Amino acid sequence: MFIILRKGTIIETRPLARKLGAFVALSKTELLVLERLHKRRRTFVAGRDLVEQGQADQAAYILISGWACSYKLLPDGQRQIVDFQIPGDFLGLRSVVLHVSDHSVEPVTDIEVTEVHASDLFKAFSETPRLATAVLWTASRDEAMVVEHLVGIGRRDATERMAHFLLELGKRLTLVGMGSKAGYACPLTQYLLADALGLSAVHVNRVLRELREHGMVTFRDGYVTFDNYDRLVEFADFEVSYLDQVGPLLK
Amino acid sequence: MFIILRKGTIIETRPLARKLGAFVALSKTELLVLERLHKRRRTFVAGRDLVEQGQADQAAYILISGWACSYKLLPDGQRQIVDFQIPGDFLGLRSVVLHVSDHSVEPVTDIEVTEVHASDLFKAFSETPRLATAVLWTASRDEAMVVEHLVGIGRRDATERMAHFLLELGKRLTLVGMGSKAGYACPLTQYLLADALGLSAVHVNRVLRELREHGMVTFRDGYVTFDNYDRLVEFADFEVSYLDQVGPLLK
DNA sequence: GCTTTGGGCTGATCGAGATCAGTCGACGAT
DNA sequence: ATCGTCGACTGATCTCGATCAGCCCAAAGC
Repeated sequence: MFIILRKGTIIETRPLARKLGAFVALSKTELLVLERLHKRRRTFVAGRDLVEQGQADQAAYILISGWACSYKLLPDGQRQIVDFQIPGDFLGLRSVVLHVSDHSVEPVTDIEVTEVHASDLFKAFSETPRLATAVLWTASRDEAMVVEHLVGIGRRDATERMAHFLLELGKRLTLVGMGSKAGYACPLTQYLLADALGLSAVHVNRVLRELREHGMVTFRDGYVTFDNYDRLVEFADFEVSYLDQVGPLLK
Repeated sequence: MFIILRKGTIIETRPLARKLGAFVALSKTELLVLERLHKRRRTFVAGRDLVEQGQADQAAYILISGWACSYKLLPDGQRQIVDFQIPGDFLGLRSVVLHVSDHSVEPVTDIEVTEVHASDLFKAFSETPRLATAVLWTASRDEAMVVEHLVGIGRRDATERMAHFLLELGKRLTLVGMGSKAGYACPLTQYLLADALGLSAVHVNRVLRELREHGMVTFRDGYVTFDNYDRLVEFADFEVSYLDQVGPLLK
C-alpha cells in the first residue's frame, strides 16, 4: 500500500498506518506526520529484551517484521506473558505514556522495528489530534485483548483457554494478511504458550494433544492448522467483536 | 478544589480533572472543555447495569461517587470482574472508543455519574489535543492495572492474589483521598471478590481468614484494616510504579 | 410473630493441573 | 564423533482450590 504525493514522492504506508486507517480516515498530512514518527530502523535478535520492566523514559517501537511478547516477571522467577505482538503493533507504548515501563518486551524471533521517541509522539498528537484519537483506539484495542486474556485465565479451563488463544491469534494474523481459517505459521514454543496461558509446559503439551486428537487444531513444527475451524470456535466459545473493525469509524 | 475565572465564575474541578491534572498541566481553557464534557448528571442504583456487553455506540460515564465494577459474562454463566471503578474513573470509555462494548459495567453501590457523549469527546480532542493525550494516559493506566490483575490471576496463589488486590485498591483510594495505610471503607462482598480474583466465594472466605489470622489485613463489616502494612506489602510482593505519579509530566 | 433473603462462615470430598523425573530426536559446537 | 542443549513428549504423584452441603446472624417483608 502506497500513497503518492505530487512531485512523485512515494510513501509506503506501514502496517501501522493500515491499522490506524481502519479507525480514522487519515489525510495525507496525517500520514506524513505518522511517517515522520518512524525515526530509525533497528533490528533485535530473538531473546534480547528491547524494553525492560522498571526502566524510565524509554522509546516506543513499531513492529515491522517478526514476533515479540510483552511479559512481567515475578520475583520468584515465574513470568506471565501478557500478550504477543505481530507486525503493525506498538511495542512499549505504555512505557512511553506512563513514563516508566511496567513490563518487559522480548523478541520471540529476530525482529525489525522502527523507533518512536516520546517527544515526537506527543508533538505529533498536538499537530494532528486525529492521530491521538487513532492511537487511543489502538490502545483500547490492546486493552480489550488483555481483558479477554484475563477472562480466559480467570474462568476458562486449560483446553478452552488454549483453543481461544489459538483462534484469537489466528484472527489477528488474518487481519494483517499472515493467516487464514486454514491456519498460520507460528514461531511460539510450548514454553511460551505456557507462560502466556498460566499453565505448565507439561500441561500445554497434554492440552495440545487433546485438541489434536479431537480433530480441532494441530500445532506442530511451527505451524497451526485448523482441522475443524467451526467446531473449535464453538468449543472455545469464541467471539471477538472488537477485532471485527471493517471500515473507518471517524471520517 | 476549584478554579476561579475572571468575573468570578467558579468551576469545580471534578475528581477526573484532578487525576488528569497529575499527568498534564491543564490550562483554564482545557479545564473548561473538560467541564463541558460533563453533560448530564445521572444516578444509578446498585446492581442495575449502565453498560451492557455487546451494545453499540453507548455513552461513556465519569464516576462521581460510589463504586462500580466492569465485568465479562461467559455463556456458562460464570463471570469475571475485570476491574472496580472508584470516583474519578471512566466507565465504558473503551465502549465508546471501540464503538461497541466488550464488557458490562454494574454499580456496586448506588452511584452518581455524568454522561459523556462520544461526539463531544472526539470534538474535545480536536480542540484541545493535550486532553487527548491525558485521556490516553488514563487509558494506559487502566491497562496497566488490568495487566497487573492478569499477572495476579495467572501466576499468584489465592492468598498473594488477595493481598495484592487489597493493597492496590488501597493505593488507588488513597490517591483520591478515600483511604490510607491504616485502611479504607470497602463495600465489596466476598462474592464480588471471588468473581474478581477468579476464586470461589468459599475460598475467598478462607483466604481472608488466613490473612486475618496472620495479622496482616482484616476485612470485616465493609472495612479493610491493614494490621501490618509492611508485612503485607512484602508478602504480596507489591510494587506498582504506574500508580506513583506525583507531578504533571507534560508541562 | 414468623419467614425469607443475603452475606459470612465451615468441614468433607474431589479433580484439574502442577511438579517431579524422566525419554527421545534434532542441531550446533568443539 | 561426541557432547550439550533445547523443544517436544510421557507417566506417577501431589496439592490447591472447586464443589457440595450445610450453619449462623442480621435486616427486611408479611
